[in-house]
Amino acid sequence: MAKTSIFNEISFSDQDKLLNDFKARTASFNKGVTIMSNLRSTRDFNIVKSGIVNIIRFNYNGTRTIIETLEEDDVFGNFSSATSEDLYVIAETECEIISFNYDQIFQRYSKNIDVHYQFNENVVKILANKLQSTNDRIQILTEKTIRNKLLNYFNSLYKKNLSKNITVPFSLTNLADYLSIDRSAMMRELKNLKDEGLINQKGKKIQLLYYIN
Amino acid sequence: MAKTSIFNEISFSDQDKLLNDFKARTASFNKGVTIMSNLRSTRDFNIVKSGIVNIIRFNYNGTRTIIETLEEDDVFGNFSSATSEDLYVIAETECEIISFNYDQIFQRYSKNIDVHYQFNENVVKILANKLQSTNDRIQILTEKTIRNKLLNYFNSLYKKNLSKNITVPFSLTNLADYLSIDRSAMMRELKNLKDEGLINQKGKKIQLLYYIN
DNA sequence: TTATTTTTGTTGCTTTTGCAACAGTAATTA
DNA sequence: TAATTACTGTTGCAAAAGCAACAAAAATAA
Repeated sequence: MAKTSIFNEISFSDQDKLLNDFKARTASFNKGVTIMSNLRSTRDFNIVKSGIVNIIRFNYNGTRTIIETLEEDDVFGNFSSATSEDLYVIAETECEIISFNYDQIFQRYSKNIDVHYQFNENVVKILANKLQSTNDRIQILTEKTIRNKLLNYFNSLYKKNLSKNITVPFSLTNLADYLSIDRSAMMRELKNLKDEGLINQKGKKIQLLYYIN
Repeated sequence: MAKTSIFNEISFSDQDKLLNDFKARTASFNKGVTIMSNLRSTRDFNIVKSGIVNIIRFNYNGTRTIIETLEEDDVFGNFSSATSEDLYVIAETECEIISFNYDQIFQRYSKNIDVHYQFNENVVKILANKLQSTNDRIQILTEKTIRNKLLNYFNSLYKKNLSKNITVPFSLTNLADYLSIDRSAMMRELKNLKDEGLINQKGKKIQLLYYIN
């Protein structure tokens, strides 16, 4: 199941027709701006048309956790959300967002049936994909030790890039947030892994020295 | 977004036609049997027609984690999966499973267009729903202490049933697995919560004595 | 370029958690 | 009904992880 974008196999002109059919709006946002402050309660389906967008959770203590980073043609909506705390959608760079009512996806007698079918297929594939990556995240989080969380995470990067030279896609501080572990304890464990010859590490660049699968 | 079942708004006779159209197979399994041992690599979309099914991960040390418990009309497939380790699908009770090739969902010129449309809508809603609950699970797992994991989990049950008298839907042993914490440490923390007057607890029955939201 | 802020790397100490082991209770199966 | 298996509840001890604090390096802004 390779990564699918929401407009996969849909021509530009058909995209326009479809979005028109869905009564979609497009809005632009400057870097750093809050696009949405209560993702949980939106009824909209949103598409990142350009730029980079982060989905963020603010914790009790004021620190923030990056839940997800989205780029062109990625989607977000109510389904990205969690029960208790609300999520913020922040423009990481200048960006354009297309939004339309979630129920439009299910409209029956579209003027462009084939295009609508293709769109539906893309939506299903994207949701299935997202589900897989959240499940990967759960797998990592259910590991009991920091060491196993790290190794599991490294493996997931390895499988994604098929290289033992990996680069953590955010700062080590955010990595600790992402893995939900204390940063200093994580650094300690990285040092242990280095000392035991399992990895090389300098900042975000990590080389895996152990045998994988 | 209320819980949707896969056959929502589809009559029994239309269900049959659709499944026939999809070339679906039905199989029965006895209690305890392994239905599937490599969920990750299946190309099938599966529906629990009757009974209860668990999706399980076996950890290095031999312990098992319940990833998900499914009942009638719930679905599972490749999208339920995680990268590194493979998942097992186990019959918790005697059960019937319907399976068909994942790509059938995207077939275009179905004989029952309306039914197929409705089915598609159900699939999207179910995936969106699953995504929400895995995100809830992530929220719980990212809590750092056992206490907060428990309280967060209790809150999610409270929100589901709107009652402060909750019953954990599986054994406490499995609850510990689900929260990915040591069982004895969990019992110790439950005792602390009782001693501090935050909850009453006897087995799976728990009464929340603290103010929520 | 310089100043300021963020990130990395490190350590001592404390708290939390996991592990192991066992007794008692409940639930299943023969 | 008896026997077996699974689950609950508890504890001491060891290991792991969190917290706090600080210096150095890197990145960003002025």
